Amino acid sequence: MKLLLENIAKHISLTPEEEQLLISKIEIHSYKAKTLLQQPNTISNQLYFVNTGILRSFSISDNIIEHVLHFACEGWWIGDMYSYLSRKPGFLFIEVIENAEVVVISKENQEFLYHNIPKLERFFRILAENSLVSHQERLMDNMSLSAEERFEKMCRKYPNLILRVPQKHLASYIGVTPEFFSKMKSRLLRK
Amino acid sequence: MKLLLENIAKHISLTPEEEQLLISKIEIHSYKAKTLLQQPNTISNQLYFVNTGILRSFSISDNIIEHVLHFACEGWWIGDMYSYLSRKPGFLFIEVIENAEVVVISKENQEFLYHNIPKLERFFRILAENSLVSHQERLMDNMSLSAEERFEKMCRKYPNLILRVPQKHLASYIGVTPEFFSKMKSRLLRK
DNA sequence: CGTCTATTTGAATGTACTCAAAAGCGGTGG
DNA sequence: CCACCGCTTTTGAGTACATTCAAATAGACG
Repeated sequence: MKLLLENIAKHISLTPEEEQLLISKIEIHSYKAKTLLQQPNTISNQLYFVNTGILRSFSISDNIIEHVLHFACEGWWIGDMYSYLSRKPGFLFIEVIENAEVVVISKENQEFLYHNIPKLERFFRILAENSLVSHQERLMDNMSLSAEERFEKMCRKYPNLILRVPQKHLASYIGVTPEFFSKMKSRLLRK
Repeated sequence: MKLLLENIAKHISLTPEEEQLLISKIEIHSYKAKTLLQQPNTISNQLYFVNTGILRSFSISDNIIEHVLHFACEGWWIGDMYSYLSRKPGFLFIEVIENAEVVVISKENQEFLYHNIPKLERFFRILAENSLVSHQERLMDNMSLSAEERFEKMCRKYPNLILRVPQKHLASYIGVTPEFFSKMKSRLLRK
C-alpha cells in the first residue's frame, strides 16, 4: 500500500482523506507463480500494481509462440490495456512469474475515483504518457538495433529482471528464439 | 479548427467559453513539404494536430538509416512525445511529407489549459491511452508477423496513406529496406 | 529537357530461425 | 536425501528471410 501511495505521490499530491478513499476502492491479492490473471478473448476489468513478485503480459501467435509485451516487478503497473480501455475481449495473457502481492483496481472503481478525485485523471494521464514513450522507444529499438544490442540494452535497463526471469521469457521480450538467445549470450560471455 | 473541436468532442464536451479559451491558446500554421518541425538534440515544445496534409516522425540510426515512428494525416496528433513530456533533448525528426495545415499547441499553453479546463486532462489521458494501445499492437506485430503480413496490415489500416506517402517511408514504417519492400510488393501483385 | 531522387532488379551475404539432440536444473515423491 | 521426471538451456547443422551492394530504370521537379 505504501508503495502505491509513493508511486502516486511522485506525480500528484493527495490529502489523507483522498488517500483513504483511494484505499477503500482497491484490493490487495496474493498470487502464486504460474497463476493467470488474464486470458485472451475475455474482457479485462482490472489494472494491477505490483507490490512484490513479478508478472508478465504476453500474447501467443500461431497457437505456439509466446511474445512478451511487458514485465512488471515491484512498483510497476501492468494490465491488458487494450481490453481494459476498450471493454472488448483482449489478446493478452497476464501471468505471475514469481509469487506476487498485487494491488488490484477495477474499471468501475477507477471511474468512481476519477469522479471523486479528479486529480487522478492527471496521474493516469502521466502514467499513460510515460508508458507511451517507453513503448515508442522499444519500437524504435526493435527496428534499428540488432538482437545483440537489444539484449545489452535490456540488461542495462532491467538488471534485476535478468536474474529473476527465465531466460526464454527474456528471449521473447527482445524478440528472438530461446535457442538464438542462448547462443548470443555465450558469444557475449566469451568476450 | 472545426476538425480539432470535433476530435475533442469525441471524448469530452466543452462549453462555448471553454472552446474560445482553447482556441485563443493555439496557433494554426501552414508548412510546405519537406519542412522540418522538429530535429534531434533540441527540446520539443510543441504538439501538432494535422488539419490537412501529412507529417511523419522518424529517427536516424548510424547517421544513415531512417526509421519512421509515426505518420499523421488529417485528424491525427503528432509530436516528439519523449522530448515534449520530459523537456529533454529528443531523438526524433518531424517532417512535412505533404503540404500541411497544422494546429500547434505549446507546452506552456497546454499547462495553462490543464489548469483552466481540467477536463482536458481527461482528453489527453484518453489520447495517450489510445496511442499507447496502438503502439503496443504495433510492437507485437513487429515481433510476431512477417514483413509481408505487416505490409498487408498497414494497407488495411491506412489505405489512404499508401497512396500518398513515398514507398521508402512505408518500407521504413514496417521495418524493411526499400529494396526488399519493392520485391515484396511485386511478389504480392503477381498473385 | 536534364538532373536528382525514388524504385526496381539481381547476385551475394548474413542474421536469426528451425529442427534435432544432448546436457543441465529444479521440484516432487519415494 | 536421493532419484526421477519434466522443463529449460545449450549446441550443432541446415535453412530462410531479409539485407547489402551494385546497376539499371522510372519519375518528379525545376
